[in-house]
Amino acid sequence: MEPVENMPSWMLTQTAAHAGRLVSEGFAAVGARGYHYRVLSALITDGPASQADLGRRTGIHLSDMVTALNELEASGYIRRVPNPDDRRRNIITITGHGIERAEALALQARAVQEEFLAPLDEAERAQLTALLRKLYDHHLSQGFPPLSKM
Amino acid sequence: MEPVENMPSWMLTQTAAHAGRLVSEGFAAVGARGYHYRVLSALITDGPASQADLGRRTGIHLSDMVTALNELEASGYIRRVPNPDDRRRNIITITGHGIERAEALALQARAVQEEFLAPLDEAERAQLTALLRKLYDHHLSQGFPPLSKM
DNA sequence: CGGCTAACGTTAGTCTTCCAAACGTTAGTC
DNA sequence: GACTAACGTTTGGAAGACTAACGTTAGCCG
Repeated sequence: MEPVENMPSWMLTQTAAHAGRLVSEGFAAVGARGYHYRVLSALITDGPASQADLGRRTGIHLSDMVTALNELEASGYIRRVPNPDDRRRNIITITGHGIERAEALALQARAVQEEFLAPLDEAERAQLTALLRKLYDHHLSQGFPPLSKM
Repeated sequence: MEPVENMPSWMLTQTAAHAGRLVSEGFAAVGARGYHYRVLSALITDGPASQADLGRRTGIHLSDMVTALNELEASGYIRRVPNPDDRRRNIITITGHGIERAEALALQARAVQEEFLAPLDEAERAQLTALLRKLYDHHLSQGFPPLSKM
């Protein structure tokens, strides 16, 4: 039987774990975690949201969202206010400070990607992206939400 | 700035997280964890080894190796005996029962891979594997050990 | 032969990500 | 008013990844 090390999905999870490690290390170096970046990024991309909505957008579990928002709020990266129209909900908004933070983390993520993808030329990168996009869209169509670090 | 969702490494970690989840669920369904499979697989591939050696082969930290071996030994999948030539070390050997277990887990991993790679045809799978192998070999050459679930 | 360093294995612990259950408050429907 | 569901919080666990401390053993060196 073919060894597992030749399987594409083994290769995928190995290389992704490596990329994930590089990103985590970069984030940890500036006192951030993957959840922080995911939340700030979602707020920039899609605007203010309730906690539950943010959880749905990012794939972060609602109980972990509480912790992540507590940390981001404590550092002044987001603002959290009750929704006057529906007091079950908070409205989460990114601050100017938070935008700067997200941009700094995005720069770091890009730097990691450059290091990580160094062995591939532009054509190979485009090829890889197209193949992965095909897999990814398939999974979205099966109902799996966005998840993971970057 | 280009959104993070278009970055190849984002796509990679997303799809890999999905694959990892499928594998973990499959293993959990039969009371196994990723570490169990990695250890059994390494013993089949490379033969008996000390705990430290197994840790080096699999990327599993030596303290987690203790726990994983405790669980595998309790279930009769491996045998652990002191090395008479060097009493600092144990010799870890897979049992017949362990080989069966590893094969069952490998079958499951293959099934997951089939499901996961369904959107790609054979040529695309070969292409994906070649690109990932290029990335993976680069990382090995930089000193990163094997890691992750499968 | 004793001192020293390193390897081995174990234990206890932390951090991050992912996930679940229980609870109180609020909103909407009937 | 009763009921159901949504929201947010709290508490907890599992898995993977990692660290530090400790005791035992082995090898090297003067």
